[in-house]
Amino acid sequence: MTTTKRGRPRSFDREVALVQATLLFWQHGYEGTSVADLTAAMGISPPSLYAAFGDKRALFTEVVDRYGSTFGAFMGNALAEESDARTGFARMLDEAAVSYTDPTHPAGCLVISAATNYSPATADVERDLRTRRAANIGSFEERLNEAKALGSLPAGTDTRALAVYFAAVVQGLSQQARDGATTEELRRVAAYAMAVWPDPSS
Amino acid sequence: MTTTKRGRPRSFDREVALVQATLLFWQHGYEGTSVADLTAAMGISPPSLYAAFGDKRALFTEVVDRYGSTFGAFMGNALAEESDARTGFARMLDEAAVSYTDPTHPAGCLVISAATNYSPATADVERDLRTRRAANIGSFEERLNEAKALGSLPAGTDTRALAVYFAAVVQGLSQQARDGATTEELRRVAAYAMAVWPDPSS
DNA sequence: TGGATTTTACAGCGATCGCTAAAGAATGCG
DNA sequence: CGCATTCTTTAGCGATCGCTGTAAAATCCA
Repeated sequence: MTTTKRGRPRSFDREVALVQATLLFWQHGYEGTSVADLTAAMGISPPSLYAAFGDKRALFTEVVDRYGSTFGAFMGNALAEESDARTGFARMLDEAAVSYTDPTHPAGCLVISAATNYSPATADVERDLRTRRAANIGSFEERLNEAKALGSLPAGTDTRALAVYFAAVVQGLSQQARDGATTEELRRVAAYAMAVWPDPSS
Repeated sequence: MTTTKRGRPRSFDREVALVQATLLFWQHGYEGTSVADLTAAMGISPPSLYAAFGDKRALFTEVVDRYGSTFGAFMGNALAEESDARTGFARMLDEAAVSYTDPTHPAGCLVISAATNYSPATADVERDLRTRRAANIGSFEERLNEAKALGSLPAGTDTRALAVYFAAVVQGLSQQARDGATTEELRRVAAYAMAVWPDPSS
């Protein structure tokens, strides 16, 4: 019943190769990373890449999926694990400031910066990332609506605008990190940004 | 003394061609816009483009310079024309929300979004835009320091962090606009963002 | 051991990239 | 007019793009 692996075994670690690809796409974006760059970093030849991952587009999708469940997981975690919404958003922004400037990997957020200049050839890649960002805003708004229902946000709060605001701040932090801002600078920015949180007694 | 123009006259309007190039670079970014795209939009052949503008890189620089004195001029104007700093920043954010979603031209800010994915080949382009963004933050900080000296900001205000905050919000507005946010949405975000402004009585 | 299976490296496909040599066309000057 | 000057078009340069045909190498099963 147990089926054994037939044929010549793969000569490289698929997971390690995926991490290498992640770092390249993260730093240079989808268009800015060539298949030659990828194969060089992975230490394999093009046919091996195509056999293991499909094509460049499919590899990128796999990279982004993995990114969301690893480097990008702090966002959802902060909102989900903190019972107080305000504390959750504050933690999310502060952790973004720290993560986006972490010197052990490229700066900023891959989902935000990997496909910003949409040419016709990469329109679907951009649409994909845009959809993920929209889903993010949706989860922000959902969390804010929850808080409003519980009374920790004023009844008149414009949760849609507030959700877009937080998304904009996160994107701003990502861009600033890529522009060379320091961790401490961005943490202070994150702290400032939380001053927008509406007074629940109003 | 007056030197007359010799040789065959140019068959296209240089200013009009520059605007066409601006729209392309604005929408698709530096790398995402090919010379073939440019010549097609301008209605000219490659040698004419190179004779009139140098090369793709020089054309882009000219486009960005022109952008700063036209589409992007509202920023400096808002800060310079309003005697009250808070009013100036509020106006800047609100006008950014309107301008970045103006349907008569591509969404967002060209300086922010035209070169985000830095490959080795375009490293100097990115450095150029990064320098311009840094100069922007510097002018923000300068304006805030001025306000602090005049007492319209608390003495303990972290003007550096506040300047980076406003830059981050502007970049967030640009990104959100490119992601399809509406004018009204972004204006509400801009209004929310001003809540960070420190209470001068504290 | 022989055959089926899978991955490997080598080489190169057509298309596009930024850019330019070459020669003809349109002007002002003398 | 004849010449110098400048812009024009045609055509194509070498390099790189994403991707693949081909055949040898390495494994498991019978």
